[in-house]
Amino acid sequence: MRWEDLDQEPCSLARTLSVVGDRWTLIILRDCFLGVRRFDQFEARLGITRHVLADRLKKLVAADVLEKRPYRERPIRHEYRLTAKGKDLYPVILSLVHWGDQYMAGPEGPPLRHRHRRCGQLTQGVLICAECGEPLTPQEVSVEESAKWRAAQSATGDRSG
Amino acid sequence: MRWEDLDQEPCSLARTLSVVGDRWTLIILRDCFLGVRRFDQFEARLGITRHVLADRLKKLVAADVLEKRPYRERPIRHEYRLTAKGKDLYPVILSLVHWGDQYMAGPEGPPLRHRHRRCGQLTQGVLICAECGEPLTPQEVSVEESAKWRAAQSATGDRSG
DNA sequence: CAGGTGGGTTCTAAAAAGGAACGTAATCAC
DNA sequence: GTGATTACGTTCCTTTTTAGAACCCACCTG
Repeated sequence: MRWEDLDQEPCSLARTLSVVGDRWTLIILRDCFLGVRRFDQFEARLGITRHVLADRLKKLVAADVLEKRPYRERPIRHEYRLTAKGKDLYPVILSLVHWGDQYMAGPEGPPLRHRHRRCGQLTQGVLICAECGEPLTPQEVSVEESAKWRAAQSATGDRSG
Repeated sequence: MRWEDLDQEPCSLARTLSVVGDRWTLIILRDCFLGVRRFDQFEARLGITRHVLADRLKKLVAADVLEKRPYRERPIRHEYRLTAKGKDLYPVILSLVHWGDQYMAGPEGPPLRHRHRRCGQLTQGVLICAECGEPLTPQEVSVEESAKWRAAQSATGDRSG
């Protein structure tokens, strides 16, 4: 399967990965959440080639995850900012960071800590059920094919997930 | 920066992506959570080449995210199962799926729904603060460099995130 | 005018992925 | 007991991506 076909898959995970599923995109977005906005700042922080950076920024703008807005005319200069859609990737990033803190940190522990300003504590994210508030575990979640989907697809033999 | 160097970065996100940060790995893990365990099942469901599948499974086993265990001798056959470390990636996958459900679904809506068996409802995951229980938003979370880290790194000019 | 900055694009070489065929050990169908 | 099938890879070759460095252009500074 080609990269460009991923967003046609009947699977929300595959479609999401068609936007953020490569080595660099999520690291760029991490920096966006840390306040980085300009091409040369990304380049200096990221150890990424300019070529790939320009390509990823273009794709993120096309996907409406970032927006490119001018911050100066003459010469025209742009900055990249998270859209609402982009900001909604925050739980994804925090989940990844949390897992890395647990399993990939060296003996010095994780390099960064997250403080929840609302309550003042150092925090970790926990994923809970929006309905009952209990933590979600794989054992307790079952997956059902949507009825609309079944109807729309009928007998096409689609693999879905 | 090369792929293999990512796990040395002083950033838990980068280190996590050194394990799961490519086009296929998370899709393979999705299938693991759906109960898929054997090479040919992955192959049939995934539209992935055998070459890449074998490589990713090997890397996931090396990273202790999956374990390879025999389910039959003569001829010896193995299956791949999530370890505890692998199961802890569940919030990552669910966050990605949730975002895809919101932003990447077509007019028919998302293909799969998730039912929380504990409470019986169709559910979405919400990321909350482990300390106070409120949802975590990027505006309300600030990032601090760990004191241990600062000490250990002293003045090396590391870019961290 | 020389040099620097911001934001790219173009070039070539290396790495990764796609696609198909091949290998192998056992088992099944006839 | 020959031939096909299953399970699980590996090999070979082609196409796509990435890395790495150089180049370009508009403007600004001195």
